[in-house]
Amino acid sequence: MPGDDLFAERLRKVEKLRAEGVPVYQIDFSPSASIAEARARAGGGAEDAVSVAGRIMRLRPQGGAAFADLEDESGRMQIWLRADHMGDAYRIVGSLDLGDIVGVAGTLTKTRRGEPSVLADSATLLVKALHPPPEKFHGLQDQETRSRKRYLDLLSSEDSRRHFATRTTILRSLRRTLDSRGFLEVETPILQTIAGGGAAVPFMAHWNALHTDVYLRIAIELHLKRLLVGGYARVYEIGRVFRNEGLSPRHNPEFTLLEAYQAYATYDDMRVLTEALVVDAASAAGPQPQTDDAGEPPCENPMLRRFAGRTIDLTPPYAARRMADLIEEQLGVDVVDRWDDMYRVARELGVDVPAGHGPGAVMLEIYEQLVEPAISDPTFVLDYPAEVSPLARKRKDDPRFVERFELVVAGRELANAFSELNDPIDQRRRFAEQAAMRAAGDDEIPPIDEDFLEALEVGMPPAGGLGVGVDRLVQLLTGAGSIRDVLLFPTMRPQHRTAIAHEPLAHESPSERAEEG
RNA sequence: GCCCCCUUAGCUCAUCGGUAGAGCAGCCGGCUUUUAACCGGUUGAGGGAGGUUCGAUUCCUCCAGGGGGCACCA
Repeated sequence: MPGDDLFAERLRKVEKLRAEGVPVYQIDFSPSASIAEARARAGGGAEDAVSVAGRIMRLRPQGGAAFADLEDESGRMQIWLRADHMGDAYRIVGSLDLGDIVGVAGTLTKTRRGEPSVLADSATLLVKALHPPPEKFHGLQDQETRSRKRYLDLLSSEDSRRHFATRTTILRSLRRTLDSRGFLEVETPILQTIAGGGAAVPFMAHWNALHTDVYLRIAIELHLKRLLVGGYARVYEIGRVFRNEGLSPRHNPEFTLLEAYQAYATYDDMRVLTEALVVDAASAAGPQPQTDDAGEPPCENPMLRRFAGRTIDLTPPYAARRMADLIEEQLGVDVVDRWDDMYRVARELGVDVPAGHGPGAVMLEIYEQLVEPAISDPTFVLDYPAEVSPLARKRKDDPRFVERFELVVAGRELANAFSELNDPIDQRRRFAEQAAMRAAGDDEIPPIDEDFLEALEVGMPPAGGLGVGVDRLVQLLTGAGSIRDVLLFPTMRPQHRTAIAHEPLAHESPSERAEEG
């Protein structure tokens, strides 16, 4: 109820204004300048007429005059309202609350203290805010509320707005880098009957008209390869994929994946492309704007980023090392030499591996547990075991391995690429091996996608393929410790589960209901 | 799914086995160059449900949400 008191108070003001014939939700107001423009002109000594609009972030009434700090996306500026200047129109001041959106027409000026201001001739209430904004000095601190009600976070924090705008800057950079290399941006289905292209449990949805279940995609890969079969030489998609997994600071059930495929290229070409994508994005994002948690001073070089307590140097070229070599260097074990003895190797190293794995999967386990976390600066880890890479081309010199790399930064996988497998017979055999694992109970292995195999049978040019975890890249470039800090609306648990569970399922669309209603 | 921690007023924070205190916001009043405006007055609260106790916000159990870790995660 106490929260309702504030709400009720503002509703009361709405009623009062309406009774006086003052519109509370205006639609007509065209500011002549953004607040940043107006502020710059006033600061430069201009005294011409101007009109601005924005949200009231601070309000300092003092009897016959009042000062309001108005904020729009461009910035913040003081409005100076004077009774002796506005006459009757000054009454509006009594109706204004923090959070209201107002339009102000007046004259640019500076106060005695030198503050650039708009001396108001008139002030128009454009939107009455019925809820009070977060605390004007400390802002919104509660992490949960910031995520759930992102609008409050954004409206009370310029840092937050800048932070998410940087995400867009990075996304633009990724597109620019690919576009400039002749890649065609495409869009492929999210609703799929088989969610393939990776190993993950998909989300399920129901298609009423066909009385059939469909899945949300877990990867983009198989459709982009179909497009290579169709004759496009370079395609990419930046889009949302969905994986039915738990939440963590590094995982959100829906996340943004960039996948790019290039005909007549290998994973070596993808390495060059990956490096360009990261370096361009880092340049676009610019130097890190602020000190981080560790209190390190900001650095002017956009290639140096503080992240996860480490300083990361993104200056190319990046190291490129074979996984087997990294293991041998750091652990002193030649896993290629002891291939058939891999379980014993794992045991010797203290790596816990579930039974039933082949040597390749065990080797990957060793790498992921003991080697990967220590990698800090960007490193291309080359040549994964074929066993764990069903869609990649095997190495000619050693078919136990495939031409595949992951780009690892700060101990985390940022990108994944391979020379794509385009032998439909080999692909069918490897899918069959995977299918056996699915039959054995691994529900992360998708069923065999016959349509994709048929496409390969038509003939896919040799190609390199690349996937980039865009959210993780944005985390790296913004220093965000949690993936939730780079998603405007991260996935959250519903707050009132029982209420939702009791809600009857609506099988009709809103428009159908409207027609009936 | 498991473990640890957190949840106090609209917001930001205190306190405590003895009935909760402040700042901002709100309300009333004052104030025509302020800017986290100021001055006086004032309303408002311990996530939910149980339990222990003379008495619980505090201790215990369960539930919900959040944070972190693990598991899961190409």
